[in-house]
Amino acid sequence: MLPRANHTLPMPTFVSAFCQLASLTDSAITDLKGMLHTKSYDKGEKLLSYGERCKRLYFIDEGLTKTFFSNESKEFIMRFFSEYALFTVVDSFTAQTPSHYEILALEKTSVTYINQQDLEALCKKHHCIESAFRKLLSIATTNMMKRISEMLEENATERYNRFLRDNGQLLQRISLGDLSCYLGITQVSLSRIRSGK
Amino acid sequence: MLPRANHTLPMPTFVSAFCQLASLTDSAITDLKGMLHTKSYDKGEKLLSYGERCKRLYFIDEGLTKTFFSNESKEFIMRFFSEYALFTVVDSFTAQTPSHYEILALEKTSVTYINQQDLEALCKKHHCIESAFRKLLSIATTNMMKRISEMLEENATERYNRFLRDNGQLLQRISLGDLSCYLGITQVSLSRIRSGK
DNA sequence: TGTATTATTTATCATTTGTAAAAAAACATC
DNA sequence: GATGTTTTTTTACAAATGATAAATAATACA
Repeated sequence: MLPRANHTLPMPTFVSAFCQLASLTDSAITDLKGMLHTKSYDKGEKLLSYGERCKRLYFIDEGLTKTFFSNESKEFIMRFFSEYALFTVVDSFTAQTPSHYEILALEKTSVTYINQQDLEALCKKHHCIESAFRKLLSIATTNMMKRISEMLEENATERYNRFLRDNGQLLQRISLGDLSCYLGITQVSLSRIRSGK
Repeated sequence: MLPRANHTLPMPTFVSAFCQLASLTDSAITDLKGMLHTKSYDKGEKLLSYGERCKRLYFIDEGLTKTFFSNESKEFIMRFFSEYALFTVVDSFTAQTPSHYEILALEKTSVTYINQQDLEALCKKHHCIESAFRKLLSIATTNMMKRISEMLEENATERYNRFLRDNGQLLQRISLGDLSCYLGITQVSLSRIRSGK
């Protein structure tokens, strides 16, 4: 976990993260709070399995997860999510279709979540909640576009260096095997890059 | 343009595309129609330049565009959009920030569009319009995730074959240079793949 | 038609990345 | 501390892709 600049600052929460997306009415905040659940996962536990419908929008209170998919032989990591991230598997969550992706806890992880049906109902009831959720989706799209741009423009060495720059803190918590799956290269290749040859 | 199965079917329009995302009230449809504009671009004209704020959500009535960015030496194509596609540059449009991406007409292209401010106002006024827009964003995210998955899992040959499968019709309308910029390989490499060596 | 321009292919060589197997290092457990 | 397991690195070789330059094909247009 990142050291917080001022420990008197309140810890980010699902609600505070949502409020940052769009300003919410008091009544919306009350209703939102009423729909939240919490859950803990051990290291290695799955939050979502292949083929399952993703029913939850997650906020990580503590811990680290990866969203990934696999073929016969290899694994491919879409993203890591750590403390204070708000995330889901967008396509499965939105359309309630079987997920092509899985979510796994890389550490003991505590989450706060809301169920898809409850969020959908809140969107209907509170326009501001739908606005916040829309904002979240536009941020998600933006992040994905950045990732595509980087994959197009940069080679493996540049992508590794960018990861160090943008996610240096995570490096200590992620195995190099997982990092290579995220970068889209083999672990051997990543090891080569790190050794600077 | 794809031959339409039954030519008595009405042509897709901005409004019909939007209605497919979420059901709109009559009053929302009326307001939406009142905010639409049309414009034509010659082949080679830019719909959006680097650093400009993307102010419009576009629907293509006819023609073909590419969304791309460049560094000193190379160009990278995010996506092609052809008839009946609804699109914008999400980050620039949503946050009204300078765009890292450009949009260029690859053919004479006619669009229907709505201005960001007008859409934002409509989202405020009509909950159903915001729902439709949210749906559009979740589809955009899903498309981006698919693209990332493919870039991670597939090599250049597989990506080319997938493009043929998914966008075969476009192949006739896109230069192989542009296709290589989309696939993330050089034109020489694409030529090699096509020749099957 | 002829010419200029652009797009595509081919050839050659360098670099990057992948594959497979083994070695080394780090970690966990008894 | 000894042992077994997992992670990471190293090595050697193969395959894919990039860079450059030249050849060919397609297109535009005077």
